[in-house]
Amino acid sequence: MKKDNHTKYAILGLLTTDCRSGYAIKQMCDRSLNHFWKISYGQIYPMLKQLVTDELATVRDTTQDDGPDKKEYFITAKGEAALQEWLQTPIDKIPAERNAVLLKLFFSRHQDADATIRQLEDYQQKLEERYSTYEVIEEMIASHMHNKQDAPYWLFTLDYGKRLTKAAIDWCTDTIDQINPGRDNDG
Amino acid sequence: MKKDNHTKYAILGLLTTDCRSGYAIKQMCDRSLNHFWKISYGQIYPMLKQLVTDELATVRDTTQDDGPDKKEYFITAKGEAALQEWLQTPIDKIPAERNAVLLKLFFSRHQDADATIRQLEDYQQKLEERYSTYEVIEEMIASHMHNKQDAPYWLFTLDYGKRLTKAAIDWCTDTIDQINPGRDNDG
DNA sequence: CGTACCATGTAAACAGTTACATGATTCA
DNA sequence: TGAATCATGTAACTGTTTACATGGTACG
Repeated sequence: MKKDNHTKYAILGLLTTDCRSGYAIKQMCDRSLNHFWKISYGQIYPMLKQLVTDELATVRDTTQDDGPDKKEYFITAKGEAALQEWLQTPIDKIPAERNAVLLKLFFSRHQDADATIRQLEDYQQKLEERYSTYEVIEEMIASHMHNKQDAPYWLFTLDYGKRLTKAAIDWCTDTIDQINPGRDNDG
Repeated sequence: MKKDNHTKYAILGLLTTDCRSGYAIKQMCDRSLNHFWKISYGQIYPMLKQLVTDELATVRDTTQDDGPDKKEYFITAKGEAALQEWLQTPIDKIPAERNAVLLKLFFSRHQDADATIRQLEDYQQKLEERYSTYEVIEEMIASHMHNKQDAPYWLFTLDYGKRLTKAAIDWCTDTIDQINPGRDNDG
């Protein structure tokens, strides 16, 4: 019985882009992977060591003229094979999103309709901010295009994020309406 | 700086339904809360003790004629107040869904289009099963209706699940099309 | 007598975040 | 000199899952 540990493969996969150091991987995560897979330094550095131990990557100390020393990691043939095997493996179960807003809504008979609506409006606003972020990232990927092979797949993941966020925004609108149908929009 | 610990309030909230024992709470979770907040026994029993310690609930040993002994928990006035305060608190950040399918898709230039499509088809099928599950739960809530005050809110959360699942299913269809536009549907 | 269900709990492992510590280089 | 950025790393903590352990009752 093997463990999945998707984060391991996330980091391994990022080594196939231009990211070679833990710092560069973290930056790429924050830019492009963040909306479906967050990774912290507390995972990255120990995992890079682990990848070397498992012979899925090699490491090289590098001195830079224009910056501090760093370690550069390179995926090995064994690493490429492991990545491809992981890619082909179907996921065992679809993830259950943990949503605190839904949890609160579930128990919202214990509070005023107004308070519930405030909660949903706050959620909707945050969703709209998220949607905007996705659009920015989308443009970044489309304009950068440094790696034309990766770009279409990266855009698919963005499209997913945008669609589901849009669906959530619409749900907010409709649910607010249902909780308080006679409510005006102005103060 | 207080901790959120939403699971604490999930359990506290469930005490306001007909659930009084750890076992009953677990059952209710699996039936109605599962699609946005899973809770395991490993959390429930220690947390129920904690609630009593925090004076948010009281406990009573009960012997049943038609079953084994059990402990019954009751929310206190302090518990009700804590629940309502938590309900009113806006969430600090919207949760980032961790999606292994998107993670694999992100790196899918490393495999054949066919393998990627298989992955997406598998995901789509699981999503459709999930959608069906939501419909079953929806009917259960609508037919049971033991608590008419809770029912509308519970149905809102189901509606959310259905809408987002539907959006994901549609995305699968469109993405599969884009990866391999000239592909036939028959073998 | 066995199976299913009701019922309570813990220990260990695992995943992930946060806070901290360190230090180099660049630029204003 | 100080701030921003580049760069690496760990320790402690929190949350959650899984596996295990126990035992009662009901029903066929």
